[in-house]
Amino acid sequence: MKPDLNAAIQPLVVGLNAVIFAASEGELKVLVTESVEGGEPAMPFGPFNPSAHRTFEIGLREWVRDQTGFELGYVEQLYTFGDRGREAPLAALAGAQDARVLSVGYLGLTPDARPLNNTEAHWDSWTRFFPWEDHRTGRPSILTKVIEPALRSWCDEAAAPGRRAARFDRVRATFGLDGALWNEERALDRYELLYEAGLVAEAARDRGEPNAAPEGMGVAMASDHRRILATALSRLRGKIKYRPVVFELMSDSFTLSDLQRVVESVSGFPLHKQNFRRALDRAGFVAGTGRVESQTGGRPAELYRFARENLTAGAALGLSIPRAKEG
Amino acid sequence: MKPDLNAAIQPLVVGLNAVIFAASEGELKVLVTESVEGGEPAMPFGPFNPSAHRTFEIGLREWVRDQTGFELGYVEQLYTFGDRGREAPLAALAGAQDARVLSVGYLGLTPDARPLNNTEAHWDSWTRFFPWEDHRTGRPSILTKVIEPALRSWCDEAAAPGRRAARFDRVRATFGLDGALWNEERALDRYELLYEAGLVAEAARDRGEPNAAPEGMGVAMASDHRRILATALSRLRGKIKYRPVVFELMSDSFTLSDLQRVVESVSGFPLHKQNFRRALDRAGFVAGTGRVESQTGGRPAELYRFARENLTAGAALGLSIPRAKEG
DNA sequence: CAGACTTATGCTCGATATGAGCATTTCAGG
DNA sequence: CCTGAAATGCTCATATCGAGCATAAGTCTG
Repeated sequence: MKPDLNAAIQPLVVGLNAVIFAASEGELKVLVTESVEGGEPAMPFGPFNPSAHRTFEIGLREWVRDQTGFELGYVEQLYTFGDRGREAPLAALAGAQDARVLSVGYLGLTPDARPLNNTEAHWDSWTRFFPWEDHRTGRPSILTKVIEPALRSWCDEAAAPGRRAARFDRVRATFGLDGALWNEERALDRYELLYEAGLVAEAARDRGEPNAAPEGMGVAMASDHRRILATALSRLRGKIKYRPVVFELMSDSFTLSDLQRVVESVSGFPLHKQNFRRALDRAGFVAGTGRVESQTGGRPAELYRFARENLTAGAALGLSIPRAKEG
Repeated sequence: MKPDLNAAIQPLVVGLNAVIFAASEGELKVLVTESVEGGEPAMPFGPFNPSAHRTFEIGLREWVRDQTGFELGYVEQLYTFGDRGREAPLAALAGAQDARVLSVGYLGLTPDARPLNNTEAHWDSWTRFFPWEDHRTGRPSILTKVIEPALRSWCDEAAAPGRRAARFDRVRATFGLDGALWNEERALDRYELLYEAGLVAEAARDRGEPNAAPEGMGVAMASDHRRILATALSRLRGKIKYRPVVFELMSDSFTLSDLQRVVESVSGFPLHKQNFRRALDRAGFVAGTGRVESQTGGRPAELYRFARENLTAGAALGLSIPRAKEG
C-alpha cells in the first residue's frame, strides 16, 4: 500500500514539446522545424531540465526562445505523451538512448507569424499535415476519393462481423459518413483512426515497414509529432468555442473579416458572416476603433479590437444544463 | 539547436495520481486514502514504472487495483504537475528523496461507490474539501461570511492602487462578487486564489509556517492533492456540459431524479427539473425502460437507461460559432 | 466617369431553444 | 378516502439561431 517512488528511478527523460500556432493572412500556421536528419519535419522540442527549471512553462519558454528566437505568448499544457515506442524515433532525433522518453506537450498561441531568426524553423499551414481537415471549400476530395473507400475496406478486413460493425460505427461517427455530422473537434480521433488503419505514413514507419499510405495523406512528421499536432488542433478547435482564445492569434486591431477568416482556418469550415458578427457583438467580444482598413478590395472595413474589459461576466458557456434560480 | 535529451537524465520520478469519482445516493464522492503519516488525507497515487508499463493508463489501472482493489472504468488524463516544491511533501509521503517529482494526474469515473476491500481508502464527498463550491442550497455562508471579507482585505494588502484593482477584478470574476456570475467551472481558479491569499491550510504548510487559514475552509490534503482534486472537479464540471460523461457515474438504470441529483452534485447548483428533463429527451440521451422504481416517497419514477445508440450524431456542442452551409 | 464588381454592414423572418410556472397523475400513509 | 410527495405533462413569453434580402461604400474597367 505504501508506494515507493524510489523504485521508479531509472532512465527516464522528460521532453517538452511545443505546438506553436500563429495566424498570418487569415491562415492558421504552425511553427515547424525541419528535422535534423531523415527529412521529416518536426515541431520545437527540448529536454525538461529539472535542476534548471522551476516549472515546465519556464523551461519551455526558455528553449523555444533559444531554438527559434521566438518569445511565447499564451501557453497552455496539452497532454503528456508516454507510450512506449515513442522513444526510438525520438532518440534517433535527439541522440538520447536507453531511456524512456515522456513528453509534455504545450500549445502556444501568438498573434501574427513573425519571421524567425532561424532558418531551420518556419511557419507552415496546418493543412499540409491534415488535408482532410480543411472543409472551407467543401468536403475535401481526399476524403471522398481516398479515405472513405480505404476505411470501408479496412472495416471489411475485420474478421468477425461484430468487429466489422464496431469498426464501421467508429468510422462513421469519426468521419461523419452516411449522414453523421462532421465534428471538427475530432481531428485527433481521425488521425488516430487513420494511423490504426495504416493510412498515414507514420503507421508503417513505426513498425519498420515500407510506406503503405496512399498519396495525398499529408506530410508525415518525426516521431509522434503529427499526433501531437492533431491534439493541439483538436484542443484549439474546441477551446475557441468556449473561451475567447482566438484573440490571442489576432494583432491589436483587425477587421471582422480577418477575424472570421482566422476562425474559419482554425475550425476548417466556412462561417455565416452575418450571424458570426451578430454573435460577436452580442457577446461583447469586440469594440470598434473608429479607424477603417481600406485595402480590402471593396467597401472599407472598420477596424476592431478585442474588448478585454467586457469579459468580466461569464462570457462563454456551453449548453444544456438548465440552471435554476437560487434554491 | 540540436537538443540533447541525455543532458536531462537526472533524478526524476514520475508518479501517477488518480482522482476517482463515483456517485452514491446522488452525491459525487471521491476516493480518498488516509495519509500514511501526518494525518492529511490523500488520493491514490503511485510510481510510474517505465519498464513495467507500456502506457500511463496501464500503470494507473494496475496500481489502483493493487492499492484499493478497485477496477477503473472511464479514465482520462488531467494534467501533469511538475512545479518545483512539490517533491518535498510528496517525498515525505512516499519515501523518495533527492529527486524531482512529476505527477501525471488522471480522472477516473465509475458508477456507484462500491465498498472497498481496503480500510485505508474510502469514499468521501468532495464537499468536505471545497465547502465553498456547493451552492445547491444557496450561496454557502462560508463564502459570504469568511471568504469574501478575507479576500477583500487581501486585495487591500496590495501596495500599489493598480495592483489592488487588478486583484479585485480577479477576485470578482473568480468568485462572482458584485453581480458577476458564479462560474462553477472555475473551481480550480478559486482554489488557487485562496491558496495565494493564504486562506487554505496548505499555503502556510508549504512555506513551513503555522496554519493561518480560517475555520471552515475545508479539509487540507497531502502535498498538492487538493489542487489536483480541484483540477478534476473543474474538468468534470466542464465536461458534463459537452460530453455525456455523467452516465459513467450512473448504474445501468436510474430515475431521472437520480440523474439530476448527480448532475447537481457535480455542478454544485440546483437544476430546473422540468427543463432538465426536456433537454435530456431532446438530446436523446436517455430511453425509458418501462420499469419503475417505487421507493421514491411519492409517485413512482420510471427507470431510464443511457441511450448509447443515439449518440451517433454530434450530440453535444458548445456555442456561438455559427456554421454555414457547405461553401 | 459610369456602371460593374466586391466587400462591409443592416435588418427581417420563421424555426428552435430556454427560463419559469401552472396543472395533473400516481403512489404511500394515516 | 383524504393528503402530501414526487413524478410528469403543458404552456408561454423571450432569446437565440439559421438563412436570406437589402443597402452602403469603396475599387476596377472600359
